[in-house]
Amino acid sequence: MSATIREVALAAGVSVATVSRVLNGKGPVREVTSRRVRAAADRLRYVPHSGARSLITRRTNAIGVLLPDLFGEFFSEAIRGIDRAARGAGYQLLVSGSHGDRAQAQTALRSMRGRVDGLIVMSPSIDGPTLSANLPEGWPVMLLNCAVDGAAFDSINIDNEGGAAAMVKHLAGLGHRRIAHLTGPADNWDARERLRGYRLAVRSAGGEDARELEVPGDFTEESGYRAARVVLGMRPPPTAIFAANDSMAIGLLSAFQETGVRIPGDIAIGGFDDIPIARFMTPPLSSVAVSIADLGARAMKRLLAALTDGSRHVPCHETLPTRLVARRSSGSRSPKPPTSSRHSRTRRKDP
Amino acid sequence: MSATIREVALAAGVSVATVSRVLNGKGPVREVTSRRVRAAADRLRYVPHSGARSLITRRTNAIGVLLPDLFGEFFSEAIRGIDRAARGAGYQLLVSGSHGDRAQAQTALRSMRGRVDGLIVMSPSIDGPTLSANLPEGWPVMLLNCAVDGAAFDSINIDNEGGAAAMVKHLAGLGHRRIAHLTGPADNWDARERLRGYRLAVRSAGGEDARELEVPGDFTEESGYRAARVVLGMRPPPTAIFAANDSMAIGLLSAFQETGVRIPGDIAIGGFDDIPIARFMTPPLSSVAVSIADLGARAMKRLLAALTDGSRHVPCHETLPTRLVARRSSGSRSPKPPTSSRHSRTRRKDP
DNA sequence: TCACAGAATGTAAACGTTTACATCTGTGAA
DNA sequence: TTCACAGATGTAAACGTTTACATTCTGTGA
Repeated sequence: MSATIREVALAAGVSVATVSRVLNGKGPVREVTSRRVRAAADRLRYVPHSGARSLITRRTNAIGVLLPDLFGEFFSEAIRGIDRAARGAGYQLLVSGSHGDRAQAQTALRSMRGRVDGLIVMSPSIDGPTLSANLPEGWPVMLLNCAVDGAAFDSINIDNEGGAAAMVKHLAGLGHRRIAHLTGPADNWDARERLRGYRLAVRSAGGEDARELEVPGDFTEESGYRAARVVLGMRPPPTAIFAANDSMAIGLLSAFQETGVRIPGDIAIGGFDDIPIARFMTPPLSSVAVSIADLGARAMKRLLAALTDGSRHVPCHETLPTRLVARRSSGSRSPKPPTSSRHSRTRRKDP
Repeated sequence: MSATIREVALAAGVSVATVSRVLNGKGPVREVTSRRVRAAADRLRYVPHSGARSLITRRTNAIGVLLPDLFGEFFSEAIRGIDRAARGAGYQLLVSGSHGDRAQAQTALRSMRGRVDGLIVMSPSIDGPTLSANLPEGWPVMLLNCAVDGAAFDSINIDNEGGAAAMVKHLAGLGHRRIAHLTGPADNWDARERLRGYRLAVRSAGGEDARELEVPGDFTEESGYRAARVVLGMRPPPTAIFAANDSMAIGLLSAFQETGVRIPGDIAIGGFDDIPIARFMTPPLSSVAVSIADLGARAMKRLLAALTDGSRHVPCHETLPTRLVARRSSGSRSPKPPTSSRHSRTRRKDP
């Protein structure tokens, strides 16, 4: 197929060792020889075979990324952050998504052996035991927003609970006492944490604390749209509702506007994630901002650090703070601010 | 680090060849031996080193994916489709994003040597010569929505031009003669094609054909928001506007609603992409639907086919059709239909 | 009992690198 | 001249697989 180091050596009239030395910049070699080798390599379009190299150096310069599902803004943002950090350090990304069940995750995990130096795992469906059972020895692993209570693994999580609590507190601060919550899927870790934060904050803020105020959703716009009817059927209806993510909040908004319910006059709305369009809703959507890309980048950086640390590395757990963004949907009188530089950078090339 | 085939052979009391045969299921081997080997492999948690394997088999079972930038729904959807198809065929994905310039793309391209069997390229910044200059010999390559006029490469494109024309025709059919266009970035291929489609359709539908009706945008919500002022400043203002993507259309919508301009009463709006929230806007946004995930899946499937074809493969170019989705923002009286099964599947786990 | 066929298994060479070690230069000091 | 030394280069052994080929079994019909 493609040129090997031997052919380059032949073409340059030197030994393979010399070619290797020149191309890797290690070991003494005369200027003139170096030039000859480089010329030959260029001419033959030589690129070292990374498989062969990793075989002997025991490094692949690649990181495996295990995702639950490659859906939506959330994961693309996470990968973006990871990729950015990886590229900076000269690492490649082996991405694997769609792990519905444990078996699939297992397969994916195994096929990474000998291909990657470390792993970033974002799969809520995989548990600690399965993970360590399929990891060849002490691989560096970083858990991202996982439910795994790994004392054994490093982890980074979003402060879901704190963010949810902040939103509820914000609503309570605006005078609301009857605050409903539109939950995410029951088997989702983020969703559960946000629910916990909601309950805690409602209690501590002296709001109404009843299970019937918790409406089940599944993170889709559609489920938000459908939930609107349930919410309006409550007697008396809540004066505010906190949706576990922005997509559902948008569904709510859509349904309410159709029905003639005024936001925030009749019902105040708060979401979670602060996706780019949140500020362009009518009215602009209050939300809880999390920097997913930073989350990914941070994970990659810590993984690389652990990689160089080698054996001497103690697992550490980190929680990334969130930021409350109050806009009009919750009743805040914030000016509409389409002047963030973030989005013009962020979504530039996306049709 | 991790167990090798030799250790497994030792533990099972057989030769490495037998272990290999058992694990790959080729060659005759007695049932009892097979069981012994499998047991040993399990016990030692043996997983073959893919680098070593690919060295000799000359296959990696991995596909490289080159992306311009890992932003937004578009690329995450594309990867999703690619990943789905890849997983089905037992292939891994080596993803590499953020290729601002040619040098970066080049680096990424080179580091894929020996790691992947084929390539899916979605980078508009890379040109044909650069591509083939950095590809070791005749690698199977699939171009996705690229500007490269590769007679040499396979390609799949969205029918941007046709979709744009369909939207303009739709607007013209509703009686509009003065239809503005909010363009995407000038250096973006999709954007240019959509512009072309707009011009063609305006002309053939007998609409007003003036350059001043073309407002520059950059695919962000923000640019749409800002463009609203420009549009309203036109004398006379257009009665309809076609935005080159949904994000900008949403920005327009947002700004218009703030100003009290009624949609579609005063101005009709159409977008492109049909992103999930489009139908949840108020009013629901008319758009041009493209199945990005299918695009990705199709690309992967064709790449795999080319892979097995071997040398005997003639490059082929494909254009994926789009589908006009008329909703209220353009003046169509379509019922609000939040009953698509697509989204409940699609965005399930995304917080 | 003997060849023999076929199945089961072992042996060793390859794949393309890196790198410890050996070798070969030339240079300056003794 | 001889020696030590350092710089430049070559040699060959690894790395962990797969697989062509060789070898060893096992049973079978003559």
